[in-house]
Amino acid sequence: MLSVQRQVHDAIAGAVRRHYGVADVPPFAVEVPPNRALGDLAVTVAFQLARTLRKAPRAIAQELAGALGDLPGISRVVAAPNGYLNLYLDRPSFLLARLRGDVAAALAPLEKTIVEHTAINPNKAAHIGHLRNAALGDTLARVLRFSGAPVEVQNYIDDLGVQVADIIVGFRELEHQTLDDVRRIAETTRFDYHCWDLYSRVTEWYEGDSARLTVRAAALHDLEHGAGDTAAIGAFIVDRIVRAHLKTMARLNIEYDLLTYEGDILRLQFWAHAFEILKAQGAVFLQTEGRLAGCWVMRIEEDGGESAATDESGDAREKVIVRSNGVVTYVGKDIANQFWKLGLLGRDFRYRLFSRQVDGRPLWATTSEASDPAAPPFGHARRIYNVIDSRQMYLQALLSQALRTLGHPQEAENSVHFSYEMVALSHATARELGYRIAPESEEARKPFVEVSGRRGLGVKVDDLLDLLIEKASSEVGKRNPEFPDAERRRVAAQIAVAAIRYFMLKYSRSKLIVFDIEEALSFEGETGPYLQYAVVRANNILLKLHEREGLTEADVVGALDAANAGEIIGANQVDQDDPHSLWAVVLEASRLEETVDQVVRTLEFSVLAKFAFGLAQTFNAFYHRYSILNEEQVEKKRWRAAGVAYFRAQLTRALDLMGIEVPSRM
RNA sequence: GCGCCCGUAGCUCAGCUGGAUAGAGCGUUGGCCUCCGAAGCCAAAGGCCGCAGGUUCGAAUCCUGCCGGGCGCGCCA
Repeated sequence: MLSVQRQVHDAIAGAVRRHYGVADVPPFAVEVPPNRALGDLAVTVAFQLARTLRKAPRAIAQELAGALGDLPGISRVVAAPNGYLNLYLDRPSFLLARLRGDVAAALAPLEKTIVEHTAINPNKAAHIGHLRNAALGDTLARVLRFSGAPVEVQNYIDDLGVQVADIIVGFRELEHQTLDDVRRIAETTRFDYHCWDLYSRVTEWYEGDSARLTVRAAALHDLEHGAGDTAAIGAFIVDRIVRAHLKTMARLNIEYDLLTYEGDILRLQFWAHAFEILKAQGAVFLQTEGRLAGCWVMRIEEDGGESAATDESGDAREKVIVRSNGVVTYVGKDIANQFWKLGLLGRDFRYRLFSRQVDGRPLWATTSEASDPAAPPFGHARRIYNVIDSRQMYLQALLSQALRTLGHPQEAENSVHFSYEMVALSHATARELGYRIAPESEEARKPFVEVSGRRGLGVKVDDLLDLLIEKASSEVGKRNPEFPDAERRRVAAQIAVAAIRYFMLKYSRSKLIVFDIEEALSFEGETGPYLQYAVVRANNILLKLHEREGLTEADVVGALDAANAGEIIGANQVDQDDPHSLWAVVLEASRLEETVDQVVRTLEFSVLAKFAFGLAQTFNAFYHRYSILNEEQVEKKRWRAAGVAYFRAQLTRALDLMGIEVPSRM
């Protein structure tokens, strides 16, 4: 069964063709009116036709209202004086169809989709900047799965990068420690936190004498060549930190399918292979003159691909892919990775089982050793999303450009840079973290303080979660003194996750988030816990209905009688268009599916967040006006209970898309 | 200099492919727990939607220019 909107649209388009003999009906919207008094759906077709028909919208609307006849699922059509067509749904059958599962969402074609997110440098603990990335990426994967796509979630691990080299330098040069020492530290400390502090000390150490950067270069070289202690220490650190990141993310209900290691891209000659392809197609060339002489470079095109971009001096801009010393840059390695994801490289990784995640889902990792024969197929995606902040726009554009140059325009089109703005700190929060800013400095005049892993300035994800859990735990304890400790902790953790994940999703992705602890710690108003609370209330009602009267949800639905549907129609109310009525809750709840469609189309999760919040608000208002358990008239009570059941189901699904669980009680 | 993003209520933000009186949270003020849980509900106050043009029957929304702020433009990643 198609959505009501679709049916209405097609029926009206048909009526326009018949009544006016218009072959091409102009596009028109079936939208939601601004308030209940204007019906359940509104159609703008009369405005679109006004010009071609040379008639007032009002007259057209009136003629159409008369010509439409019976529409499926619609009980009444009204032509508004201003030209809108306002439609009233057949409310009882609308709710019944949904409760009985007769309305199936139209699924998108099954395109294998890869979402890459998180990709934190494995040399320190995760901070809130990383959290925004992971929360967006995980929600993207959930939303795509909801709409029917098979999704593979990848987490890219830059195990051979400068940041890893830096932390190795920290252990060796600053702490004079060996691999065994590092192992011991990992066993006896909070290792990711230890590295967090050490990393900022290394940064200071470099700043103390720029000659020390040669130490970094040497470490990086050894790391890339798998040489000696450096490589061994690096591998150990990376493994420990990656596991710490995974543990942190698991607390937030974020899981992955595959860890892609940069080291394997090198060892398995992915880059060498991609390089051959790039050279053969002329996508890269050896620069022989100027400051980039000796480098293999890629010309940077304007977004249309027509004219070449130029720099300040008017020269064509070129991006170095292979340095004059023969070492490939990050961009080169990433091009190879993207080719592989799309099945264009002609090579594959080998795979090992890395761990089992909380719900038993296996986590695989790439390897250069023998492959586990049990590994499922990875890669070969039709569509890929790279969740990376907007600062990397240029590099992402280069990847698309490379695909186009190599004759893969479709793949370029299907490679999406899921871009979002960064997370910064409010001055108050930076101060709370012990960061001092000189009063008259340039930094003090800025509206925010930039997070910097390099300087050790940022809110660690685990610290934030711990704070939230502590606060939630005390709130839960106040309201539920009978809870055993374990239950209180479990619920507090669910509330903390809801608070932080909702906070990360409620802003549109083009908005820079100025993170403020005080604000993030709130459980009231537009927050995750508010949403959970609404569902918990609905759960309690249905639970009590079962306890007191032995009625299950199926019993309630089964006993609904359309002949006695006055409650949902609104016939019993003084104001039939009460914006806080049962019907308002049901209609709003039914908009989840179209909201998800919109989210997939726009990749904007604030839409989903606002929808869920608005739905919870509508329910709360209804809840305060109408009693359910204490309603004496049995038909009213049944319809209300049925509406509550539908609301609960829909908001629970919406929360699940945001990675938020519903506590038993809170 | 070039590119991208932001500018809507005191603060933080929604406003979908243009459409009906511009919305929410926080904060402020005032109400509501013998009744399904007050992490809640109701009400009030608060807005030349940065500015100026343009397109349109209709612009917070689309186009152009300007102003203010942020980010990016490396043989770093």
